[in-house]
Amino acid sequence: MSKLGIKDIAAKANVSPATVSRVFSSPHLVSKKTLQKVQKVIDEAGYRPNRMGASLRTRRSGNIVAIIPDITKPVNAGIIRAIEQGAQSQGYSVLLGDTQGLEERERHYADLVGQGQADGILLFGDRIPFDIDPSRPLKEQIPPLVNGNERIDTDEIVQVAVDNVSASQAAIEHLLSLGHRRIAAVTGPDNVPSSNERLQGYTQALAKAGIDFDDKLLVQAEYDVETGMRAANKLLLLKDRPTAVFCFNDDMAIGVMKLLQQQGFNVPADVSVMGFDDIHYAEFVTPSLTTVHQPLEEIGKACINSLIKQLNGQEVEAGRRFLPFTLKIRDSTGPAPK
Amino acid sequence: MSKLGIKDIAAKANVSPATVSRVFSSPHLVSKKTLQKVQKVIDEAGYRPNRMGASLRTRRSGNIVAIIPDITKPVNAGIIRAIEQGAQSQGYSVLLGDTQGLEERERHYADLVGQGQADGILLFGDRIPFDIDPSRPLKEQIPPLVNGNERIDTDEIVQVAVDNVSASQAAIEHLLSLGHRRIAAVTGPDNVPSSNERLQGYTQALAKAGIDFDDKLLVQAEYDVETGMRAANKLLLLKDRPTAVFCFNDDMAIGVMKLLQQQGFNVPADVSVMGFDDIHYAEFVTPSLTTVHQPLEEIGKACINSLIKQLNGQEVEAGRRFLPFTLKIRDSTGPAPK
DNA sequence: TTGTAGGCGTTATCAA
DNA sequence: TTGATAACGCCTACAA
Repeated sequence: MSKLGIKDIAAKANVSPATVSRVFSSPHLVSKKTLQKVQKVIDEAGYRPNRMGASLRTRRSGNIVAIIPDITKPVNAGIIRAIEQGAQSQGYSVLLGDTQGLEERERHYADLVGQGQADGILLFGDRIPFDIDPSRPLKEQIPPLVNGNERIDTDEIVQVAVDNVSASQAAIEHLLSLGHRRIAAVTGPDNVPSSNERLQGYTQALAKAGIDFDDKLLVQAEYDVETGMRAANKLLLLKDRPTAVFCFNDDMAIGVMKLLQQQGFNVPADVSVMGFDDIHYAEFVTPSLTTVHQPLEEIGKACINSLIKQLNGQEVEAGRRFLPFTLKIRDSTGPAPK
Repeated sequence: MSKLGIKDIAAKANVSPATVSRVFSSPHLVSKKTLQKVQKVIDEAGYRPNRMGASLRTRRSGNIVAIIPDITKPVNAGIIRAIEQGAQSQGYSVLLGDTQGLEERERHYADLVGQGQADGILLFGDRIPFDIDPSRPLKEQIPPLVNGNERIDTDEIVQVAVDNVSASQAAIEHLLSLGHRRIAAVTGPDNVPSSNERLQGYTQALAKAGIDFDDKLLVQAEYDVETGMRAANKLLLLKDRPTAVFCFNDDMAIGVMKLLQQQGFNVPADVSVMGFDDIHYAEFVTPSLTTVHQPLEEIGKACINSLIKQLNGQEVEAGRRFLPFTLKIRDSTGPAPK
């Protein structure tokens, strides 16, 4: 492979290295004639500027790091894909930081910015992966960062997500409109802010409908299919069973449906099941899953665009930004049984 | 954030920059006493060596780039996660190159190596993203590279995957053992090598069983749920319908099942359906999907390990390396109807 | 065991 | 419009 440097190209083209550099970074400053001459040499030699050299000098790596708990979750994968597209179209590359939810790994990846290997962070989590001195402004203590799809309790950083409270409320209202009164909720882990927000929407909607809150109808799970099944199991053991189950994500809803069907229940005739996220498979399980659609592509795009703005030195308004959700009414919800 | 450099640290610790450098890269060459002294200054200052400076000097970026058609496909996501783990544990970072199957993007990401932004490539595709002169040895023309889960027609590069021919054959044999004689195949696009290999396994298994090949039973789709549904549609239109359908991936199998159920067919009583991949949801659709399990984690680990070996200058044997598949017999396949 | 010095490849500054 | 020069931050002979 070629080992040509900018000086070699400059020599071949009878210009200075500075001119070759300008051909790439500010061609408008180079005369047409020189431009063509240099370009020709570049093409013939297949010369590509070395990014490390450039980065060292410019103090910009051209990378952003995406810190994400688990790339195999369809929600995360969908967002990441959008991010990658947006980044690429603006000349950035994405470093993948799959953390398995481990704080140690979150910090490892966050540290890449300190090492000059990335210019900014796209975070999908509920904690800031830096040691923070609460007496000082947050912005001074962290690099450019956008938080997506989860909530961190501060208004000093940019956060992009759907309004979980409203979305959850809308979901419950859909079930109420079908005549359901005993509506169970399968929540995520209780230390996850988004789960708590969805829980808030659930209780608010019930209260508004004048339905007493029954904590027996609340089952905690881990946002995955297996624990969704276990949650359904618990609900079936109840003396007074729910007629509808709202799950705080689609994976758990799929698990709930699976277990109900295994036990001979008909969804939705016996029990309605509703999810949250609208992953691709939600439409294709049987029955197809009624759920809350999250605009993953828009979320990803909003995140990357906001981050790149910050990297370009533009001022970006901190605080939460909500993107619109929609209800996808499919076949897993129906009228409450008599 | 303050920008301390190696010289600042050296000054504070009363040593030379070289010694500070050695504290990171070869601490065994530094005396215990000096080590502690320098380490203390490093900790207090929160100093992290700048990777760009180091990379420029060492000519190693510490990055590898994963070129992958679509991260939202569970198979790819599973492999990528394993890759990320393996890379991280060896001190490498992963640049994500989601290409949407576009050759232009494949080349864009492959080019990162030429720009010194990555040291090697993990490729999941069926073509080499470089201009190759066929008269010269391939190895001289490409950077360290491992191809995963797809096939490129050369024995000059390392390739890791399951043996699609055998796996497909085993799948068909399972269906044959259940008494099926009219077995349809839903293939991927005909320019995808892995699909063609699976087709080969299909025809071989049928031939071995003495069953005439009927090209009406072959339907091409696009490896996704939607086209899987369309394929099922076509098969149902056949005068002489198949009793079993083998799909070359799980997404298509899920689509086939969905359509069959929509049309009132019972899976597997009326038609058996089988997939390939064993994505996580395969177990949780209804009925749970019989499929060929691909060891995604092992594939990912084998890929990254092989690449890192190459990057370390170790000789790695080129050619295909097969990892073992297993059959997951679940509820979507059953005895052929009488 | 430690220090000195040079250079990795590029871009920014300034002058021509 | 172009060129000379000096960093950017680090690593690694080589010397001490």
